[in-house]
Amino acid sequence: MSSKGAKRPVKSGIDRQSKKSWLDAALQALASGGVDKVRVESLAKNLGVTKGSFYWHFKDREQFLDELLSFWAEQSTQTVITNPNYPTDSKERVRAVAEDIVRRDLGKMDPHIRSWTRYDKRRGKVVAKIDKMRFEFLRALFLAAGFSITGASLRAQSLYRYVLGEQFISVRESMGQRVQRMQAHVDLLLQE
Amino acid sequence: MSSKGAKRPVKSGIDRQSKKSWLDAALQALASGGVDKVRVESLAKNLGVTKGSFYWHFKDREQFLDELLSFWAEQSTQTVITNPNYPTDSKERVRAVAEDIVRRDLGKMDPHIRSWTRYDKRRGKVVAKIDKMRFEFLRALFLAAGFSITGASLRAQSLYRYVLGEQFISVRESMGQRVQRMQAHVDLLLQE
DNA sequence: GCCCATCCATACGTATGCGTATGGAAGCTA
DNA sequence: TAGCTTCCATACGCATACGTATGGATGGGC
Repeated sequence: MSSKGAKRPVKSGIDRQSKKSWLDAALQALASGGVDKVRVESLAKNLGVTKGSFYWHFKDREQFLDELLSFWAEQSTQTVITNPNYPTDSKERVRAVAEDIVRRDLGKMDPHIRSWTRYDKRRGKVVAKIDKMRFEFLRALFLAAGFSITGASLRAQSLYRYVLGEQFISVRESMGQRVQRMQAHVDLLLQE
Repeated sequence: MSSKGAKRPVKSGIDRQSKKSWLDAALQALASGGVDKVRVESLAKNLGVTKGSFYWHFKDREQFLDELLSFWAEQSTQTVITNPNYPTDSKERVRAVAEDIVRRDLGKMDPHIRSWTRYDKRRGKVVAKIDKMRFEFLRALFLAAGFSITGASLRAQSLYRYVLGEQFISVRESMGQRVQRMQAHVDLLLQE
């Protein structure tokens, strides 16, 4: 898996840690203004090291960006799967998940990720896989709430698009407003 | 308005034309991969001229990007206001507008625009204004369809987020599927 | 204590891209 | 035709950023 691991078994404790610190910094840079803010020397400065470190851990920027995308994908699925204890009532569960998404500001990375990967076929596939997973997660919620496959799919697609769209609205609103609006939308999806 | 117009009245026929050609090329570059694809020398190459032309028409890249954003905003509102003849029946009208948005792929620029302007306070305001206009346009449709202010607002917000979100889904689907799904969503919003 | 692997610093070469300075071609005007 | 304006080409300086070459420091294993 690791390109550097070809030499020896490698203890790789500090290795992964240091790689992760680069990726963490990169994710933060990405969130701050898109992929063109992810610069090797800039990240090095933030981490208090030099490029020497970077090019020991990674082949080049392209491969690093690949790992960054995987890193984001991994974290994206983690936050979905390792969710806190949501209510057991199926409809309340949908509401809770929706509110959680807004409150914890999940998906704040999505505009940059998608602007970046949109015309990159290979990387687009990674994002498509995440989209698929998220959709299926949401659909399961609506299925549990008693909707048919078709109805649940439709509602999951609607909700997912709402969530994504929410990230791109430039009009500034309070968290309370956003949560309230999201709940109203969910109620609309849950009725019938 | 024009920074170069300080010298003389200026006939400015070719002026505006040439400026527009730069902006057109820039918009295309923006659509092809975000704002970091909007490069002076790159655009010059596409246009078959040199930087000399650019720096005669524009002060620098920053001011050019401002004009580019205004250019996009203008086109964004134009395509909303100068819409074709939609049906008169209010509910059919909503459906037609929604379908039109998907079919004509309006908003394909939005991911890049928003990834670009998200943490730029000044430019974010321009985008916010567009969001507001689009929302009010959609809300008027639902108001005409007989919903209350609250109900129409909610539905307009839902529809707008859906439309924006649609642009960011990486899963590739046929136009037919997308239109059909959008219609199903609109029907959900229109019932009740 | 020696050797080697790990990890990073330093220094350099090169490409890209912004902005400027200057010259020049084309066209209008008097 | 002289002169002015408009519009663009050419050439340069400079900053940024990638990638490489090389050396150095640290620590574990024998």
